Amino acid sequence: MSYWLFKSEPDAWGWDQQVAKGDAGEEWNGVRNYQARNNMRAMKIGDRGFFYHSNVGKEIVGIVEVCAESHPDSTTDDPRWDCVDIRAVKPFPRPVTLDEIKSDPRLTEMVLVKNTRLSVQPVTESEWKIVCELGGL
DNA sequence: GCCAACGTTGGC
DNA sequence: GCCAACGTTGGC
Repeated sequence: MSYWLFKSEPDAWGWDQQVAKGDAGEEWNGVRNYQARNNMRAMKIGDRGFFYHSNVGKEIVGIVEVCAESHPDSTTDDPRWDCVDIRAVKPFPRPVTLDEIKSDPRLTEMVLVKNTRLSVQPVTESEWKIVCELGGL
């Protein structure tokens, strides 16, 4: 099982909307970046991911799960763009802010810190555990 | 709202 | 295949 991080501006698509989709989940569409797409192509059903609010909040608010593997993005006819479906698993009791992540010496290598613009990122197992602890899980 | 960082495009 | 120009993202 692999770990990931999904980034979204809550004004466009937020955690509450993701939760409202329930177990059926929703396409993580609209990604037009090769690195992010390649990450999604590598995902398997059951992989876990963090749900991060960029711009507004700048914090990881919950955990999601991949519920459909990579398939064509329904928002475009361009065959280059694929996406997965994800569903909300559970919220963090305490959201983990970007500030906290940046100030934790164990998390300085996180892609969230080093490559701020990548919208779908890999997360290592140790990073996963540390962020879960910070979030009160 | 600004701007730095980065990715993509297109002319040569 | 290089690189300048441009567009977008996202933290501040």
